[in-house]
Amino acid sequence: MNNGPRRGRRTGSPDTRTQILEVARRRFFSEGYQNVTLRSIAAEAAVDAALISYFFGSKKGLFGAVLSLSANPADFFAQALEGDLTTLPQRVLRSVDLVWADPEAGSRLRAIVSGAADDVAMAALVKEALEREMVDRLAARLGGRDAHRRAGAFCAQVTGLVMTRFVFRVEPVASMRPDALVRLFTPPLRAVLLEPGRRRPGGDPSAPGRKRS
Amino acid sequence: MNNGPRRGRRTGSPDTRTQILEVARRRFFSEGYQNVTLRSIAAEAAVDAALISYFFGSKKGLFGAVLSLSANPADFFAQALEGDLTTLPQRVLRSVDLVWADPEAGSRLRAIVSGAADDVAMAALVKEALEREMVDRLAARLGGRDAHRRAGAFCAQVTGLVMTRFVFRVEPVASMRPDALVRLFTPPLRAVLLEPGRRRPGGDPSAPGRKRS
DNA sequence: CCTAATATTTCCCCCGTGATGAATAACGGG
DNA sequence: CCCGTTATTCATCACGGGGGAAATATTAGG
Repeated sequence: MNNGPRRGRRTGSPDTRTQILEVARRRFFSEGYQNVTLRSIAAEAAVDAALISYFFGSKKGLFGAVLSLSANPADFFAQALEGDLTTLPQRVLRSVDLVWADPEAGSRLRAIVSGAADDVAMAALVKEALEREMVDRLAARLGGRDAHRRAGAFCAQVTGLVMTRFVFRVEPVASMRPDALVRLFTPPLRAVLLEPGRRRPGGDPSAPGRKRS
Repeated sequence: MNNGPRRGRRTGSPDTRTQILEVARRRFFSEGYQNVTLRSIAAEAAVDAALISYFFGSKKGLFGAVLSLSANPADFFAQALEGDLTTLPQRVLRSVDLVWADPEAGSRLRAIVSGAADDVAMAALVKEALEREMVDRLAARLGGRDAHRRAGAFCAQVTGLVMTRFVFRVEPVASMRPDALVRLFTPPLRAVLLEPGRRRPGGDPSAPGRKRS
């Protein structure tokens, strides 16, 4: 008789939790949060859908577990912050482009953004991450007058690049080669890093600046 | 007896279609695409939910009808393009900020973006709109070498501002006053409008530019 | 004015989703 | 060996979008 998976605990010690996480990870990153159903994940993991509730509480819980699993891409950003301020925009641009162009990490980030637009809680998560991991760090790295504002503007620019290139895929930015991208976006990024009245970050302070109140 | 709304066509000529549209419009713009249910719209319009299917085919159909109802915000952008190139960034910034800060139009745009993240078709719509209404128009306005690329970068910057300020609400950009916003974002926008090697758009062509192949 | 076609409207049902609670089986410490 | 804990499935629930069929009003054709 078809003695299928009867009710109750399975024999042995199959790490079902991890198994579910792996399936969920791949599906979420390749199809986006909304387009994946718990049932399909459960089916692919050969497990009852209720197990997901049992282990992770909810679909969002599962998504959160998947997210916290993989390495933080903010680390790449933080790494790009170190070094000469003059070439910081180039480093950040290359780093961001690399991360988002990567099929694995890029899919993950797109999944996050897609979830953020849909759900308020996840939008707050994105906001938090952006502020903490990018704006604050950059502001600390910059220092000086208006550091926080300039850091915010810098991150806004990078966000715009990412959204147009990788999420909306607006031409011609979407299909530009990385080199051209860096050339195109370095000037504005540098412009926003400059304190008003200075021509070069950390440059000659005797340059004619605006009157400081 | 409570002779409630019996089955069949109502007497008179109540413009139910328009009535549904009005309710849907308000709900979609105030709560976002995903968070509004057809049933709740139908209830508020005092109508059976199947009527929405009848008139608009699907939820997306209803959303599309709602969108095509109101005026295009790209017109504001196009209007800001006219005038002196030197102060174009300021005009665009003020215009964009005004439109998105408006409770009515802003809600609508947020609803669109939220829908775009959820559905592929709507994402394509956003991409199309951005390319046609912003990049191409700006490129035509700019002219000159690399006009299309610079227009793309410009729009990427504006997109980034919008996403950080109005969608993700990342500080400090989210709560800056409009004046400060314009001051902060004008330099990078101007930087991207400049042809490489020129200091001012439409400026002295004898300035040392790159060799043209 | 009468009747057939058409438009609008409700009712009832389907299916898929996320979530919960009860039942059941294996595990593990005593 | 016994019993609490953990893992697993099953049976549902409430809700969301969608569709078909019947009922009623309006309109067109004579």
